[in-house]
Amino acid sequence: MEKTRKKNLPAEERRNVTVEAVIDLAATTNPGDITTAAIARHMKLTQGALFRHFPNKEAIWQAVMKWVAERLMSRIEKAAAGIESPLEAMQAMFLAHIAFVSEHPGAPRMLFGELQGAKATPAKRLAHALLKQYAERLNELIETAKSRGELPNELDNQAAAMLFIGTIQGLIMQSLISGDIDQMRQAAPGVFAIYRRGIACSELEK
Amino acid sequence: MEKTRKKNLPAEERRNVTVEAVIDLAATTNPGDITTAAIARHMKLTQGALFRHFPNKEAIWQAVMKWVAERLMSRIEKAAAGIESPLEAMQAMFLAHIAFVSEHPGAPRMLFGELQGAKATPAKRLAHALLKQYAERLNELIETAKSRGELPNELDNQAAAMLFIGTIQGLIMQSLISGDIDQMRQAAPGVFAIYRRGIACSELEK
DNA sequence: GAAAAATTAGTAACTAATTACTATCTTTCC
DNA sequence: GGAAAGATAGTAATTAGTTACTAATTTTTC
Repeated sequence: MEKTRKKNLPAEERRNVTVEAVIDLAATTNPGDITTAAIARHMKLTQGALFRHFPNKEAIWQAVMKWVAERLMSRIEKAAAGIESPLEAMQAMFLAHIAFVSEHPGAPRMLFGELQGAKATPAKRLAHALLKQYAERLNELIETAKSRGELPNELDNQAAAMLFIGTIQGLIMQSLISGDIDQMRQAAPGVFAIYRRGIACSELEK
Repeated sequence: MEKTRKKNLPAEERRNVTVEAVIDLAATTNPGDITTAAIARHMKLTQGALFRHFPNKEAIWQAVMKWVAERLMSRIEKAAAGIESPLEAMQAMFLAHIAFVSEHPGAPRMLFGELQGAKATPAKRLAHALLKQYAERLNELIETAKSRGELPNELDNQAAAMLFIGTIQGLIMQSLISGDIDQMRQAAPGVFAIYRRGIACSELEK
């Protein structure tokens, strides 16, 4: 058995550790205020060493966004896989999304923080791509739901997709603000129930 | 008529101009990246002059939050005033909120930006108070709606209020991300219609 | 002419990035 | 099999550029 505790990690693993350190820090710190020194400190490394693995700070953020996009989408796809009813699949995606965020509170903060910036960084492009992919996936589900009669044909696809994502973002915002992550998990089923009624209910009102 | 164009503004007016300058800048810049130099430049003033009117930067942000809270709440109250039906009042509030934000895109960004920070600044306390007041107002409306039979008694008040605010925040987020503010105004009525059906619809599902 | 307001010219602290150097691991080759 | 040689990872110190904030001086306004 090895007594020697590794100090020097291989480059790829060090990059992974870096990304996780940023996600960790983003859980409690405004992304814009995360310094390279803070990242290094959190992973017990000197600040300069970071730049042996990333050409600049932007590259770190790019890697973080890639991490978030991949993990989130695979998590959501896995949750919806094998569910025949589109509405049920949407519910599974909704809850999986919330679960992912509650496990990684830093993830949505990185996303929002990056997307708010004015200038178009590579990291921002990744975030945009993620949202687009998400919206397209939802559109597919809504369409098949209509064809199966689970949703009324009059329903506005775009509004429904937008509200789906918006509802999640709103829930996340509220939990970030209150600082209570569990609140989000508990509220999620009830909130989705209202959303579902909203898009599925065929009652007419003037 | 006065030919002399004032260069030196009285202190109070200068403070107001400062707040508006920050809101202006926040429309296109991440709040965390707004520097005192940028604020001064935007109002054609030297950077040092700002500190003749505010003891520090935090005081500026506090003033901005106060501005946002007062204007937003008065706008919303005005919109709901004189409407007897609570549901209709909620719709008016919803649309007034969206209209306010589309006129001042910097306002929600300041709010979100401030609320995301970990440490409890005075500005953050103001933002929290605003949200709390908002939620209480909604709770009142939902309660009276129930008593008038406009909403089902089984409805979860807290979930409904949370979703109201969350839906708005989600809409705002989407527009900030896409950069298209008008999109939000156009989508708002349709989105509220879904929300309304969601809370009001009495159709049962398993 | 004097109080209020703004300018000019700083400072100390912090940030991303660079550099010269050291330690540790891996491969090579007789 | 073990020393020499090279590659890999990390350190510590330093750089140029920003940032919030301050103090001395000048300008504006009534």
